[in-house]
Amino acid sequence: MAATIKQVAEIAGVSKATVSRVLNDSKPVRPETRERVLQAIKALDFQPNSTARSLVFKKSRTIGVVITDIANLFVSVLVKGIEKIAFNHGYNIIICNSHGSAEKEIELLLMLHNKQVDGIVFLTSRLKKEHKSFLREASVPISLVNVSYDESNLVGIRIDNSKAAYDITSYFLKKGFTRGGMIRAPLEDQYTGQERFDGYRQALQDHGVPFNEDFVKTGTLDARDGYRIGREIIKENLNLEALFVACDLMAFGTMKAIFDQGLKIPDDIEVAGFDDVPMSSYYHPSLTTVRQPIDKMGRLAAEMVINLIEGKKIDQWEIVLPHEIVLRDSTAKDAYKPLPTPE
Amino acid sequence: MAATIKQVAEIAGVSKATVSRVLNDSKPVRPETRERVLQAIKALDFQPNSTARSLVFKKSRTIGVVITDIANLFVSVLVKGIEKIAFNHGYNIIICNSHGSAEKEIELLLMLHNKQVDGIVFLTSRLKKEHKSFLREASVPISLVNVSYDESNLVGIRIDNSKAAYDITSYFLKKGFTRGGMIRAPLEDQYTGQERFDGYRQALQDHGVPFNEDFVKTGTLDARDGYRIGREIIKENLNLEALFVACDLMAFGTMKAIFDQGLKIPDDIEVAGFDDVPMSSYYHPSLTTVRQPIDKMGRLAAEMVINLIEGKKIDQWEIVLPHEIVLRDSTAKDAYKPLPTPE
DNA sequence: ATATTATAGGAAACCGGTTTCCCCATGTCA
DNA sequence: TGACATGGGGAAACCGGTTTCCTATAATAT
Repeated sequence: MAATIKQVAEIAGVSKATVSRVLNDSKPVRPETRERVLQAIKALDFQPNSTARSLVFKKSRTIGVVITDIANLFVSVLVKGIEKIAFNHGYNIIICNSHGSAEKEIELLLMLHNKQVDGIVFLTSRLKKEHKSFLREASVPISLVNVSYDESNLVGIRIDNSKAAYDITSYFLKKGFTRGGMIRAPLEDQYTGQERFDGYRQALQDHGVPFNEDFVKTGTLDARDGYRIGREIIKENLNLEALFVACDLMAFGTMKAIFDQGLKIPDDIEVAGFDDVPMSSYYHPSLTTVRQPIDKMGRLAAEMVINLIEGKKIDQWEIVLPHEIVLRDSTAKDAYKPLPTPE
Repeated sequence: MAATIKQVAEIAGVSKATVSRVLNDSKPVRPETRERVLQAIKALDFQPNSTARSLVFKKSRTIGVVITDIANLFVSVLVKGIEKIAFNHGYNIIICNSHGSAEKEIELLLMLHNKQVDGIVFLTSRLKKEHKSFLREASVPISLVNVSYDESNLVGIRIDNSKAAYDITSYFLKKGFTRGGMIRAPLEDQYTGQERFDGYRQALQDHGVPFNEDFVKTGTLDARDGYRIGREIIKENLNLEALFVACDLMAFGTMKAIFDQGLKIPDDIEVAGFDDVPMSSYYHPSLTTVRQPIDKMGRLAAEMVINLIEGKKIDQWEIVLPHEIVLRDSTAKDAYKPLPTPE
């Protein structure tokens, strides 16, 4: 059984208050007394009970993280960034998978809030009424990833998704392609999902290429669904020159389906993804994609929420990080460019 | 500011004790009193402070999870399984990345222990003295994943790694290959790393194929290092017929390097991995590998630790789950077998 | 030498719950 | 009608820390 401060006090022959003072050196303690206390602490291998401290301080040094699915590569890289910063600041993270269900998201947010987390990092792609009312009334700081929503005590971290989608689409259009399709996220995804689609459409329009709704499919952002849609696309004989897939993971599935139908990438069809997960350089062919600074997003999300927890002044409540088009082999029809050796 | 039980008691005109009784119906309360209390609870939107409850109950309903790296696919799938079960039982998980450093592992284990987690799931591939002394003295139940170590209050979840490596190596040997290499985990990996290597060697020996140490390379289980080693292998002109890579993620890097050197898989060299992460079916070519029931391992690890927390009797302290050789295109030199459509 | 000020450290209150202990008001039985 | 069991609910102790408040002693000033 773990030792308590009372036991330490007893064997050191002092009061609990003195032990506490030694632990936190919150008030001066005579060196010889301090020594006795330290001896006692060592003898009992005493560690202060952090639950009791949390109760007094009303701080748990814990950050709640609500994500869609930890097994998704984008998410796990993000969480890694969050954890790194949190740990460096002495915080732990509690992670909860919502599996994309809005009801579960709400449930998790309330649960974390009730569990006395000091702050929350919330990754989502849509905000329903219940989300908004939670965000409005929450008494802890929150970092919202991928969503822009203006509310006090909220910081937003994201990239410009519609511009990013516009850029990658334009890359295809500049090659002269007129039959470029897209696999988009489900319609409920009001933010990233919708924005990327908007960017795609806008690019078509600005380049004077008519929008063809047959060229657009909707998938659930995982490899399995990417595969399903990839097969569909090939079977429908749409003769696409290029395909922009809203997420790398799904793109892998789609490419696999294309290969399984006997076509070649990029020779028969060029493919681009979105995210630049680590795997994208190692797929064969390596995947052209839109790089989000995922690690940085995670770190910033954690840093911001910690700053808010610790009462620091925030001057920027919405952070839009730069994206980057990373050209690789999946769109290199003309010249085969081998992957630059990862350092 | 969140309401307290005292405020509820006041506006309901009862004592704190009565409110507590209503909340937990631990003792009968007159219906009309209960009603008044419930009204007050609703009026104040009162939620009992879980830190205070934890202090009384000496239970935090939290499980600590120490892993190497959440961005590793094997790990994130494992964690997903853990989280699922934990959530179903009303537990939260705190995750901590050790980045494979033994010192950090110890630090994290102690920290979690001190943070009053009710149990720990620990994924590691080696146990140093300090680990063992922690495991011996910890006052909370622990699930050890991937390691077999006999100690009270410890449950082990793993597959038979050496048999699994033996099986996949034998698959190559039965094809008549005599030049089959392996990329193994670092030497510090006493468990999974060493065991998989032992299985490889044993298979060679049992099939009368001499062991060639030039055919064995060591890598850090990530795609980047897999790439580095892949290049090395090709440059060394070892003329390997097959390559068994100790982890799928690393295998992807290795395959990429092989392609970048202008060789073909499986035509020029066959490759097999280990783990069967979801990505393995979607790589091109799909990867032959040893399937570990990762999700199940995570779920069992959580389930076991929860059973222990809740005082249930455990009859099996060491669980060795079955593995399975999954043959796919990366070893299908002879016949091209398209990927069976994922349902 | 006396008055004043620091300093060390103890007692007790507090954080927000749960639970034991006890009392009071009923209801039941003889 | 008196003795006794029963159920409801309040006061207080408790979980394990931190902090305020206060006192006794030592140090400094006059």
